[in-house]
Amino acid sequence: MDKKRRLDKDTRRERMAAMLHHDPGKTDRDLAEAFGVSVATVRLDRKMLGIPQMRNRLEAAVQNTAGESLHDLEIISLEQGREGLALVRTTDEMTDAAGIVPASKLYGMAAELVQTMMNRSFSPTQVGNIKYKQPCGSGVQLVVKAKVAHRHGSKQYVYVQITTRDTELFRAKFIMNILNEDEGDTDGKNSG
Amino acid sequence: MDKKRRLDKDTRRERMAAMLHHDPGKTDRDLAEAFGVSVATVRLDRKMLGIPQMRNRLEAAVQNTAGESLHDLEIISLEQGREGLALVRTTDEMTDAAGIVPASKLYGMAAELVQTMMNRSFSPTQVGNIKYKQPCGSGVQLVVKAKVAHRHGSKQYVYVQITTRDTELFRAKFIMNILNEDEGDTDGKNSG
DNA sequence: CATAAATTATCACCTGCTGCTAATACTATA
DNA sequence: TATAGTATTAGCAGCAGGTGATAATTTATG
Repeated sequence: MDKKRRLDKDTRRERMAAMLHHDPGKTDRDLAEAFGVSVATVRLDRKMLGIPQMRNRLEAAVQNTAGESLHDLEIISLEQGREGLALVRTTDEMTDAAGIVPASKLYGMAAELVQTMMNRSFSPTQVGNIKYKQPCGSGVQLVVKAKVAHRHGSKQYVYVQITTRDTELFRAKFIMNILNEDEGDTDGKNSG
Repeated sequence: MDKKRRLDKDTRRERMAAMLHHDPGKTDRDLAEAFGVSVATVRLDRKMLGIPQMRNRLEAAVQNTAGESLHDLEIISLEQGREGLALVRTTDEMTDAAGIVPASKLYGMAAELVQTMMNRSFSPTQVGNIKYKQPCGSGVQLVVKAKVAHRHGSKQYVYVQITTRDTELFRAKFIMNILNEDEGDTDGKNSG
């Protein structure tokens, strides 16, 4: 499969950038072989593209991924304990092997917004009725909306919705116990 | 703040391992300075600890994080379309800043097992009644059990449960549409 | 053909590391 | 005190991946 049969310069650079983007651990030699050019050319290409050397790429990659928040929500508005709105742009890193963002990522985004909104790092949370309607790829601008719908006893119902510009992709209902900052609930009233 | 005032060998190595674990991008020189010893010593320490050189560490780190399946399920038994059992050991990489495994990770594990079991990469899935009862840290052996409970109309109900040795941590109900691609004989009749 | 653009080939040098060897510490103990 | 025994340190040759620069070669294109 020699799909890289002497591409023109710009195409090659595009692909090189893409390739390095999703696999930063490639040496110049690897690239040279992959594109059927010399390492010198690869170096020039990298220079032109402003792509740093492997070590730095790896470091950066590690920063991004191991740096906790895989999905960085851009909080647009936030009313503590009431509602919140955030944006995320899906990236290649978020997608699975099939190129789609797995439900757990969307769940994570939703949970993150809810956490931020509720100002609580973890509480035994129950979630109801998640719907992941459509697969979502990378490069999609997502809108994450969360809203506390109502309280019921010691529970708080939060609705989260993730949409693209015009389609609803994901929806979840979080049911959180109300814990007063220091003290939790001693009465575990969990109905099945 | 020189908190590393000549620790004894073993303590130093422990800390070194820990330090490198959560920040693989440190050179021997960095470490030498951090611990107030010579690079030679650091090298010996690394060798004794079986910790490879920085480049490899970074590559490994990138693999683990960007490498798709963050949680590698060890499938123990699997009956296609009926039930499955898998093990996972939680690691530091899975935990968030607070040191606990976020719900989305558990969700991901559950979903992964279900997908494997149902032999389907994505289908618009609905999930009901997730419960994340107890926070879970790293180094915990988890058991993930999935079971198709029943079908109803064009829907299939799958229950997933994640437990430690003796406690249930997480539970979810997946409701999947039945799309028949590779299965043989279930079409018109869906009574069950 | 002549010129410009793209590609390639070298060369010296840098960083982080390995492998090896030899020299110093620092104990602890007979 | 002397003597092991264990850390620790120093020093060197050599490797892989990369930088920077310069020169030579190929490949279009007017």
